Amino acid sequence: MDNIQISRILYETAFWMEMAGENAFAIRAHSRAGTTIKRCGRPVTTLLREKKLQTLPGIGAGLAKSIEEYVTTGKLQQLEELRSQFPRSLYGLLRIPDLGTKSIRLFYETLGIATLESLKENSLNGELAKLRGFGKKKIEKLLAGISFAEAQEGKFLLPRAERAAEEILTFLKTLPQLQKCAVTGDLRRYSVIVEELHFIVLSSEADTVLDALKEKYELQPVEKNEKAFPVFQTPEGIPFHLSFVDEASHWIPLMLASTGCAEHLAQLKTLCKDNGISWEGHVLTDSAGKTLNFETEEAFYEALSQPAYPPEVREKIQLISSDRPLDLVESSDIRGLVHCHSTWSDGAHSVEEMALASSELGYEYMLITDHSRSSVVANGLSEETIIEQHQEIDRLNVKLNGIRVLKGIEADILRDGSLDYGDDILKTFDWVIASVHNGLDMTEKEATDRLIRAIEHPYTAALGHPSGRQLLLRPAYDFDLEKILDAAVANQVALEINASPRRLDLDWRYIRLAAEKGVQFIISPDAHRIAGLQNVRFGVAMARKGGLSSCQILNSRSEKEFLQWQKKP
DNA sequence: GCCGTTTTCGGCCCGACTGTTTTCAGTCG
Repeated sequence: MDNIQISRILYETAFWMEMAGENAFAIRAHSRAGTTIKRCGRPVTTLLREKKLQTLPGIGAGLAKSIEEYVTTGKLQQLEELRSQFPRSLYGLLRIPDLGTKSIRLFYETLGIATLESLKENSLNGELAKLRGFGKKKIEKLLAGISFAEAQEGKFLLPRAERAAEEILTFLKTLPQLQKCAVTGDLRRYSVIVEELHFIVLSSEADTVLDALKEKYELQPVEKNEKAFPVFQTPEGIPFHLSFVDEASHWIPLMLASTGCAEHLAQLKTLCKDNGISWEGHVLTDSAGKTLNFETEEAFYEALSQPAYPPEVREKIQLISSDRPLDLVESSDIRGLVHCHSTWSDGAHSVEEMALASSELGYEYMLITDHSRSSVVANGLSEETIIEQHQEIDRLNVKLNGIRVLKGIEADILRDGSLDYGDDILKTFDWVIASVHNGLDMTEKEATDRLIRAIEHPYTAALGHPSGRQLLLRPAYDFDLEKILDAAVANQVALEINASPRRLDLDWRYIRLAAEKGVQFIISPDAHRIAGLQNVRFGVAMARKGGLSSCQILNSRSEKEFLQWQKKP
């Protein structure tokens, strides 16, 4: 059980306490404890063992007892009791952007609204408009939020899908009837979000394997389409299905087919025809009718005179010929971790802990970019704390071997496009990433002007999470991408490929366009804790989907080259 | 529910922004 799980339980408890009308300060204490634990660098389970839970600010005897109960039993009686008083679906309404607990409670108590459907109905039939504080604009906004939330239903972020797939694979591998299994589909291609998991299995006893799965997992109540095999679902509701082959020679064709995407597959089939290969079902045969048995996908692509397309680039893009070899960035090309937070703002680990972890992962440098002063809730750095942080970094660089810590900042782009420090402060940083964190409700023109002004700022080296989207939570703001890309090239500002799996921003579909215009990139973990450093691999996958090679990624350069690239005045 | 240069209950309580109001409530980061 990790800190994130525990913090979620505290937030949920706070939600139901508010629904139940409990003491506002008690509610606040729970949600603040949630934040404290989320940002705590040490595992709460360790603190609990050492009886040090109450050393955390805002955790007293009561909360410590609750946390202990949850950690040891996996349940929290108080939460169970609260949940039992209400329809569980109320909690899900929080997914609607701009809708908070106060409104949810009001809707429930006055109109009995507990589900997304009912909320939508009451928004449309005028019932909601009768409530004080709900005018035309608010209801319009609410309906847009409902549509967004509806569109996200049944979608999952990559890490969650990965964890689920890992568990299923582990289970499958225990079955003696199974020779081989693998995960394919959207997850293998590193799709930004995953709706279902697809596994392929080599076994001559498909029925036995399916029976074993039926015993362990629930079948999805409504079977999708007319798939040959049933659709199961994981305990957390992720649908998955399996495809079987019983001949080893069918393995690669099945793997290609189930990995997709459909357009890539169609192009492969055309290429097969051109090369005298017939592809029927999962059987590949040459012009003489002899079955072709490819050991690997690479061998298959080679037979088609194509470069070996790794799964993540098999998207709706024209295949290129083999005279232009794929030269895609690899995780091992990344030499520096840029955009990392620390305990100076809202990170869970100290600069030193983050630096040591980066060093252990083999990186040569790390750019610490804590939040700037406008991000009050994220504990953004005041001008005084910047000086202290820089002194600490200087001391660390004397002490640490093998890794260099660079002084950066994730400066807020204010509504008018300016940054929230003056030049006298900005010039003290090695690198400045400028990001939008608030005032997201802009028109396309406002957002574009705002971003361009930030790009034109002499100290901006990179634009952080350019579109502002948070996957499954809120859409990107509207902006004129071409203008932003042109401004980035003209002003020598890099665009970030934010590798946090809840952002993956810039989206890979825009990366291609950006690259054509000559934009340079950074791939950054946006890590708020040591574990977050690992997110870089998602960013690398997105860069690869976008067709980037290492020369387009600034943090694949040496520290010196990375620093020299920017146009500091 | 937590906290205390208030030692035992009373105070705690971000700030900007929006949309609804005409002085405020809700949401967000």
